[in-house]
Amino acid sequence: MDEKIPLIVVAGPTASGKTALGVALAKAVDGEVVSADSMQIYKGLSIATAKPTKEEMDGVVHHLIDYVDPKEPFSLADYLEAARRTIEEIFSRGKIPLLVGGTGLYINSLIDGIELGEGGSDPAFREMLKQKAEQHGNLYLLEMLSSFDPVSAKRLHPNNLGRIIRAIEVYHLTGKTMTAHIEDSRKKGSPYRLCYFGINFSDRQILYDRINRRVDAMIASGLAEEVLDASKQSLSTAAQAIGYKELLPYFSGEISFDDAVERIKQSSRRYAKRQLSWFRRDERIVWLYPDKEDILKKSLEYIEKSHIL
RNA sequence: GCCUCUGUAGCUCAGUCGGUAGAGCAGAGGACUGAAAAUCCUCGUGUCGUUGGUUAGAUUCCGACCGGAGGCA
Repeated sequence: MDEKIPLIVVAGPTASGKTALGVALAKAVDGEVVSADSMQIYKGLSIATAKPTKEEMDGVVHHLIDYVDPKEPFSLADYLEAARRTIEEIFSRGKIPLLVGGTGLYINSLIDGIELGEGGSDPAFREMLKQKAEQHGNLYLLEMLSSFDPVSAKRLHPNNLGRIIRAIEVYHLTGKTMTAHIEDSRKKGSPYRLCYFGINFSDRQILYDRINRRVDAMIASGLAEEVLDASKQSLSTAAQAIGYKELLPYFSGEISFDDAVERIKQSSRRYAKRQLSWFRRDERIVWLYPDKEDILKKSLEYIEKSHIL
């Protein structure tokens, strides 16, 4: 046994049942849940982001939900800092940490021990680059990037302006290229002893049916009221939450209520597809299929066999 | 009952002056290192309603039939 902290990860697309499995596993191994969800981390929009209720938590301690003010911006770097600290703290108390959530970037950055560098970010510099792009076109920035980091420049599509700007910013702030950062991070390997589970269904339609039904249930629970209420304050990135952005055009009279609901379902389905696309490429994931097997039993057996605890 | 319009991809519709067809939306696949529920990339074969006729060749022209919309009675 090495000194790495054991970490059980439950990932998967939205509405796949991550919360329930996370709670069940936490009870079985005497653990606590650390959320890996970029939206549940904000206070408010509880229905829209499908935060676990008190009943669903069933006595299991959950961390990093309702963690930051929705008016404040929150970044991957902030998440990594908070999650790492929380995981260590849980383990130091003799409990097992479980990472549960659907934000692939957060999960992978955490379990692969990604170091973003000490540079932080420079909003003014970003704004300057953005204006340059407007004046001279995105290719201008891409060429600028290419002069010191041709690998990143080749990887990035000209239309993906945000990524181009960040790659330039990284070099500007740290003197090290994005490519070098990525290479350095990959050398280290995971700082955790992992059991990485992913929930999926043998048929995409099962997932989509679950999503559609869950959106209907959210509406019945007062999603519209919650969003209307939240829209009165100015949200930062929390305004990107599915459910929120689709209902705003209804409140301003642009679309009907039924259309808004359909849009929420569609956005959720597309989101689930993107999540699957993210998770599928990770070969460490042990896939669990709730429609054809006992996923709690299978995951517990796997944890036992892997001897991470 | 008669007249007109209409029937092409899951949906809305282009189009082929006769050489078996293409957009948007939907959908699928992928990327992803400080906004990530975000952002970005790639992907279009379908008895051209059915059936006869004309033609070297018809989804395209003509007839009949079936379905849809509107008008006149």
